[in-house]
Amino acid sequence: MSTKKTKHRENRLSKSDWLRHGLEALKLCGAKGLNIEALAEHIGVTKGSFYWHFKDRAEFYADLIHYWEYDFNTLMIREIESLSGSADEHLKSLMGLVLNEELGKYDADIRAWAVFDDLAEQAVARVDKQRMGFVRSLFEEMGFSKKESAVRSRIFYLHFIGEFSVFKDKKERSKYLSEKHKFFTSR
Amino acid sequence: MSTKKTKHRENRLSKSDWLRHGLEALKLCGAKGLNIEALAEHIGVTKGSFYWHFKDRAEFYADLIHYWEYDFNTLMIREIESLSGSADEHLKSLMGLVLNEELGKYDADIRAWAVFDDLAEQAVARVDKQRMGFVRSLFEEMGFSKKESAVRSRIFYLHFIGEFSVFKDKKERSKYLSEKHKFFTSR
DNA sequence: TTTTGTCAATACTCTATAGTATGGTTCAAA
DNA sequence: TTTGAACCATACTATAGAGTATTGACAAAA
Repeated sequence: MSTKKTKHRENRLSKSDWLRHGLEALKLCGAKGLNIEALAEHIGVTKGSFYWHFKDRAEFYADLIHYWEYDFNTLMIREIESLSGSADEHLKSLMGLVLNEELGKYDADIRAWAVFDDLAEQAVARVDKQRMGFVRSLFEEMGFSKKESAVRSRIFYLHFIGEFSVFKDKKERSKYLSEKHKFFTSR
Repeated sequence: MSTKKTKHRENRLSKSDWLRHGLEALKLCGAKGLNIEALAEHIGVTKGSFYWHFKDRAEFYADLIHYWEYDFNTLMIREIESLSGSADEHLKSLMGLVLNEELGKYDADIRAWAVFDDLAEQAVARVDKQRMGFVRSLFEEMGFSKKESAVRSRIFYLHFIGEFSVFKDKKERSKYLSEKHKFFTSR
């Protein structure tokens, strides 16, 4: 019988493996999912692995937040900025990308977590500011006044936060996409 | 010395006292604030009181959700419905009431909690449905088509969810109120 | 072949908190 | 004045989960 007590090299975990699974657990079970033993069991290892990669839970949380902030936001905005086309088309792309499976996948969960975790709260605040600024610049580029852009971008962005908070599945969130676009860009 | 071991009658607690303090604790400390001993200490009693009023934590949670759902939503909508005036004016009143200190005070916190609590999630879903239906009827009353009303009420409501999720203080949430109203009601 | 670095398993300790058992205090009614 | 209901304190038990110490298995380098 194979009483292998340790994994082969190729099956071993890295820091980012733990982080990926961490986000997934957060999504599935909320903050409760971030307890170390449950997480380890779900991955198929024991705590011994966790404490080799991370000093303690606090460090894991901090890394988790940074991982999300960078990979799911900074990179997303860069991707959109690199697209060619008018501001109007950028707005359309933005809606599509945000509703895409990958981007914004953990937004609602991180945001819920941030309500009672200071580090997460700060990260979410940075992300919100960055995104809202970006959307605002799109509206200004479309020719709306400073004030009008401020109002529309705010409603636009916050309404997406609401979509992610209220609705769970992609199909429901994607409702009225073209109507919304018309509503936000008409004068 | 006053080694009073038990409270006088007028200082004793009722179920709803615990519920009020529960919502307050949820707001202050998130889900962590809903642990029984901490809550008891904050109120100034011990667990003995808690387990007199509630069978266990689950029952307390269920009561808490019901308390919020009824007192902060059903009653709110009734209040608005009872106001005289046009649908347009109702929408204005609605924005004011929601941003008011009392109503919607615990919305963001309950919603954050609902991410990993099934009962809370169901309650929030009911509330969302009720509110969105109400707002939608307002837009229809203003003369917008069924579809246009669906789109506008959805954006309107979800954007408020976003406001409560992203911004903490009343002043920030109340920004651009009249501009928003114009944006949502113009054709 | 031996050594060394990397990752994980095992077996603990310790703390926080849910829940229980029981008795004590207050007040009103009989 | 006694009784009993309502409410709370105290002192427990039980368990979940964080963190530690130690040992063990693997693979590459020496």
